[in-house]
Amino acid sequence: MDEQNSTLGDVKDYLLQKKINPSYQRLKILEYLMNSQSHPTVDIIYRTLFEEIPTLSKTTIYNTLNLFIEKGLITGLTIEENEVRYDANTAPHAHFKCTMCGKVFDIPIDFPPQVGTTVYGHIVKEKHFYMKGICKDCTGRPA
Amino acid sequence: MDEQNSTLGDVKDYLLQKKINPSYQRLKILEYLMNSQSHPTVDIIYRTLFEEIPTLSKTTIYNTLNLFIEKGLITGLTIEENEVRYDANTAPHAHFKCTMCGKVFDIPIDFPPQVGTTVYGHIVKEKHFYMKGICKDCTGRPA
DNA sequence: TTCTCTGCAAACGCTTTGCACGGAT
DNA sequence: ATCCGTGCAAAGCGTTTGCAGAGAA
Repeated sequence: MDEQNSTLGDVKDYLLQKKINPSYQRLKILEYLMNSQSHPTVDIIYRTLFEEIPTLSKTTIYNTLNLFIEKGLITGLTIEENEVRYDANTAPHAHFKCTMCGKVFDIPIDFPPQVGTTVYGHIVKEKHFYMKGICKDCTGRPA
Repeated sequence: MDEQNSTLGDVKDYLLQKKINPSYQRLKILEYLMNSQSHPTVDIIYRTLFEEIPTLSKTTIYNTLNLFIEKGLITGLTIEENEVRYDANTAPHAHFKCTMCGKVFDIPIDFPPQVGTTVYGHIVKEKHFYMKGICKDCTGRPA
């Protein structure tokens, strides 16, 4: 399970393999995404990396994330209408968002229809499954 | 299958039963939602009803939809990050959005986990499943 | 009169765009 | 010298908020 902690070197190789120029900002953003389980928003990425890169701008984060999505390295999650979250986990899985603490968990379940098949005549290219509720850390906690 | 065409009278009774004052705007908005299969955005609702109610404002539509969501009459769908769509179908079902024509179809499938149960220790309160791809009307059509 | 609904206008917050500076080759 | 990445500032766009006028009871 040590793909959970990629080094900067690993990330650099990965970017090169995907034909993306591995600038410092891109390295740090992808490293953060790959090592965090938190499905961060742009704002969380910004606030975290800003401590280390005080010149970082949100524009660069948007540019970079959109580039990564375009190249298929990450996917954007739309759980709440006004915030996009980003996920570097490429295996099919579902998400669970806790309405109390706001955390988003990966849920390793999958089910038909599979991408590439058809449902009721429609060709499936992407599928997204997410749930909301109270996570196990917040169960029993006062509102 | 004639719940697909509710009359204004039906809609009025429904609002009264839910303890919502049945103003003309509210009646028309709910009637439109209940009779359309298209999961409209605010903009679509606005442009459609504006023809009949030229004084209608988007603010009223937002007010009304948020009231309906609060009272549990409808749900908001977040498929694309920058647009909320609204659905008056309260049975559990999935959605399919065509990336060519933009239409959203109801897909009558459902699967575990059910609302009220737990997954990996988390209590499920809501679940959402949607797919994207090419709908059967657009299959084979040139891009 | 009192309370609620409506709708204009302005504010808001996230994301994108325009553009110029700077670093790398 | 050229190209590409970065990041400031402004624009864009869907949604919410403030508030005043209209309508119902």
